[in-house]
Amino acid sequence: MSRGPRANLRGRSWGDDDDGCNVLHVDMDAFFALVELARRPELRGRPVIVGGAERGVVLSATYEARAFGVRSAMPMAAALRLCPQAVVVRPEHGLYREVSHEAMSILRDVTSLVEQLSVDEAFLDVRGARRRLGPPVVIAEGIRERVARALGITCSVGIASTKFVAKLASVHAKPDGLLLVPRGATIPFLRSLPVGALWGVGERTEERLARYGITTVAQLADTEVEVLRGAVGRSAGARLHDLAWGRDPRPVEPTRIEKSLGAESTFEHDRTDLTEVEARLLGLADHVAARLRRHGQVGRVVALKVRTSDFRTLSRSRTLDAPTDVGREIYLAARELLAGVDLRGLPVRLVGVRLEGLVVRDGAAVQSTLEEAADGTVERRREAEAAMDLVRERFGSSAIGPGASRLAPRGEQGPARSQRGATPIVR
DNA sequence: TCTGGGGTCCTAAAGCCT
DNA sequence: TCTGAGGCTTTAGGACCC
Repeated sequence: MSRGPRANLRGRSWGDDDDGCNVLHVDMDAFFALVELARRPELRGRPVIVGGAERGVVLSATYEARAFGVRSAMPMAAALRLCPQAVVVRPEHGLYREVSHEAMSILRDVTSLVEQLSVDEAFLDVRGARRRLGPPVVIAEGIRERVARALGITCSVGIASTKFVAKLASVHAKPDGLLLVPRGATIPFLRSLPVGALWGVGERTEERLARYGITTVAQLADTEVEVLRGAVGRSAGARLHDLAWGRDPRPVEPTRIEKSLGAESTFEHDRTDLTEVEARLLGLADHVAARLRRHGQVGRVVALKVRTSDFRTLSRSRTLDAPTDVGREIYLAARELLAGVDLRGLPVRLVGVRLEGLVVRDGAAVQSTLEEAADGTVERRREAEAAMDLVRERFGSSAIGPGASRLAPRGEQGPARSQRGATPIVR
């Protein structure tokens, strides 16, 4: 039983027996918006929206803006209709990364078992920290105080026996609160929620379940698994049923291996000229490759994403003969994929490229053919790009740009690279 | 209303291999 | 040699999360 501070509990209390409740979910409140307020205190108390330019969406909004119905991921134009007096701030991702890094260091002072989920949230397994720091509620309050003092922003913490319930608890604690869901209260807590609260139930799945008369977690829990499987698919059906009964055996995993890495970009105005799309693709491929090299990873599957003006999203992918971290190889594969896409004559709104099937570069077979190994083209190219990384690191990202489109205009790089039976790409 | 960018996971179809 | 079954991989797309 915890005797920790309870001043910030919001809404209903589910009890204070913390036996077996070793998982904390820490979630920064309105993260980007509050980081902006921390450095611009004159904005405090005003509705503030952090978001992109013309075609942007709301990335984050202060609670003053949320009171007008502004929500994240909402188109900026719609948000401003709801709250025309809002102060709009352009996002500064570098700053958010820095603040995030500091917040995560605070969490890692508590325990090494920290699983970062995104820039503004993390799970902690505090089993081993209890003797040193006290019961979970005391640990959570300590975290909240330290984050507020050091960073000038608030966070909310959920405490439970599983990751999923801890996460739901932090949602219920928001803003600037703390909620413990004792192990014994897990089922009643879950049963009090709408089905959309379950991890993995978005708009579509919610609609589908509603057709079966399922709108609450309680109803879902009381439905046969086979019925759920029929409604939302084999895997999702079983998973949702487990979650509804509080079954979530996933441990807190401090080291998660990334499975893909990509970049995408929306044009300010839709593009009909494919050479402009290719130029953007080149920059993205270069960016992705630089990030891969920084992470010491290589990827084997190049995936292209194209969104046309009607908001239809098309994807194409190709498995390379060997994994790569060379921007030029990624670009050439993506460009070929783009050439094979039927755009139905529509202009392009967005283009993106992603590398999948990532492995650590050391030890990966990055040379694909004897020819390539012999003539060293790819390796030379890689060295050149790595040298560009150093220039950028030293003089900034704008110091040097990708040059592949100039080096090899369309159709000048020889035959298309087949999926198997590699044709080395030579410039 | 008019929809970003970074990811993960799942499903289904088709091809390949044994 | 032909055929079919079943498993694995690749590819495309959808849904979801923050």
